Amino acid sequence: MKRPTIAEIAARAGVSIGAVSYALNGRPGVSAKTRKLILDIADEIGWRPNAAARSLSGSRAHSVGLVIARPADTLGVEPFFMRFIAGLERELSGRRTALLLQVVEDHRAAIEAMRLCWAERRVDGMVVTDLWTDDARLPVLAELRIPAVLVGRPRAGTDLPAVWTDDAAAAVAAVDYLVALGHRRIARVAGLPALEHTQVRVAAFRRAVAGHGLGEPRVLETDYTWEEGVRATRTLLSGRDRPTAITYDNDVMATAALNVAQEMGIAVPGELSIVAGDDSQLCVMVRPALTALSWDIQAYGVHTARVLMDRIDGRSPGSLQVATATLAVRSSTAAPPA
Amino acid sequence: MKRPTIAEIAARAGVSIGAVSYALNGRPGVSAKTRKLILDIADEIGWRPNAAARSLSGSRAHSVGLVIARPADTLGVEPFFMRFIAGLERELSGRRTALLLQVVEDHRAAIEAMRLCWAERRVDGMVVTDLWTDDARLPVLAELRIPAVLVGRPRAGTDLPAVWTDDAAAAVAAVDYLVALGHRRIARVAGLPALEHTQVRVAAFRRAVAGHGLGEPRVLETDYTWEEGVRATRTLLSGRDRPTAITYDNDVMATAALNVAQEMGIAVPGELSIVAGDDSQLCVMVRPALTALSWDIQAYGVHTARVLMDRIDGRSPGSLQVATATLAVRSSTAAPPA
DNA sequence: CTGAAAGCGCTTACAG
DNA sequence: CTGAAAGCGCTTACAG
Repeated sequence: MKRPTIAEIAARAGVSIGAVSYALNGRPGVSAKTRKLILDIADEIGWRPNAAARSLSGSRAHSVGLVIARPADTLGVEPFFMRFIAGLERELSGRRTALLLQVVEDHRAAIEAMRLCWAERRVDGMVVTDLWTDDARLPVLAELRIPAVLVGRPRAGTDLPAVWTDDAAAAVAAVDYLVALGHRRIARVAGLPALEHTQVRVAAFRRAVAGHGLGEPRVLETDYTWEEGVRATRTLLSGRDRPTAITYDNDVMATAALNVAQEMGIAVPGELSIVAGDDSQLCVMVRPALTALSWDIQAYGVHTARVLMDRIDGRSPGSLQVATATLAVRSSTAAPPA
Repeated sequence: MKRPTIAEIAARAGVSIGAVSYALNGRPGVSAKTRKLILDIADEIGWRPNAAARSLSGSRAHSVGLVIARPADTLGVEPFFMRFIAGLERELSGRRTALLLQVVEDHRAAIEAMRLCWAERRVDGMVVTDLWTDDARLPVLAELRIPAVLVGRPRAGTDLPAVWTDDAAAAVAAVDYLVALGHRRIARVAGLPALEHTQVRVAAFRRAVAGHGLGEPRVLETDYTWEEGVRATRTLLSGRDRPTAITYDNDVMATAALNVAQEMGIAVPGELSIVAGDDSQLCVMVRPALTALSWDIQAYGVHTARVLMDRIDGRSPGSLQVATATLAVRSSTAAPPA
């Protein structure tokens, strides 16, 4: 059983294939009557455009690429991507656009993957996540003139639109809350220093702490893993003048902190307050439940897809800021010990 | 700057485009010398085959589809898919095959998505996960003759190959271990009853318990969520003759159990032993760390992709069994109270 | 408003 | 071993 083609529709309708194409694509050049006839036939025989043929003549692949550059193991409990992807697709599916997903180890492999699927014309554009302060993918995107959207802050040196949230404001809000509770020794366990949003958050954190006249805060950098969360927390809690509150760049490390505190006999939140980075389900799965910066990741995905499609359609969209994360207060934060 | 085509290579090499195609595809019909010349030129100008053109003439999309049918929120902390996808891609990328991912709410939407991307010839085959005992997707796959691989047990009524692990044996191993520790009241919090592997595991669980002469065990069904994990655990722990050990169908619910036990003042593992379903990082993130059935999900993905590609290549591969999960014993299991 | 035709970039029988 | 040509299923100027 051969797949139906527009040639078959044309034959049945007694018109040329050109007319069928026009009718199917809602373009002028066919009478209302002929159009209806053609649409009815297409519907009846269950016709769908062959993606390859459409791409070849229309020069649109009708799919976009997402290359995630992270070691596979790190992707485990990290709930960001699945929700983000769900958001992307919510928007893409309505536009008959497919999502081509690739998971690679590092930026070198990501660049190779991008070059390849672009050269093969498999995608019309790309979603770029986990932006580094100095990101090797950006020059490649520019060189190849690949329509893309940056999942992160707008940046100079590129005209690519960005979809972003005010990480700085969120980091400040967390500090303000802790200070309001009475904390004066607040530390931060940050994520990968190469990532731009890590820098943004750390800078905002430092400014906020300084703004409250609390002196230079301690900031430790990690790779986001459980192991480094444990290590950093132990370091912070082992010194003298140990912090009474620590903010973490993700939920996995905040959870690690909970375990370290328990192992060291430090009460949470009695002796130590903990603020988690994202607000995944993880935060309510542990005891005490974690106070966290909460935001709508799925909506972030929806907006990202929308901006990318605009860019692909040549509408040169500006960058888009989505809602700032707010603090979801649970049981891991309290006033410091007297 | 136009993308280079084989026409350009042909012109440079002074041969026909047919010869170029043969050379590039490693087929006979070109002299070794010409072949090398062509390959060198292709390499020099950075030629890559246009995927659409290749599909249109070769009738291969060079991509496979994965339609995940789960509510987006459930995908959060569940680490299975990301690792599974990483495994799929590890195998696919070497074969220059892309992964087309779709996330939908239910089987109805999944079927629609499958029909569409098959009709559009976007994929050469599909990976089918989360199989139901009575699965509406299967007849559609058969009707459309879509090459596919079942991520689950081989089944009658279809000639599609399956890649599976012995869930029954794993479930039995968990029971055997608990019995060896001295437990005699063992319950189970199972996943979605519609899922085939839920049924398989529950049946094996019942048989194992009966085999040890322990009488009819309690089995509660859930939808895998935290909320139902909480509910089921409360139910089990509230009755008289409460179980001294409970096995869970996933890690999220086992973690929920930890919280319920704490809330009810029941010591784990002193008064209650808990065995988790998969062995994600979650199991070592909580206290006590969870004893769990451990298996290599990424390798599962690799094998799945391999079987699917064989099927697409018309090699009608048989079903493949991967290693059975083994019990990773941690701190949530111990002898029952005396 | 409609038809006939070229073209997208490949693959693949079919002659030479 | 090589070349000329048809064809995959669409889209899109270009005539009528």
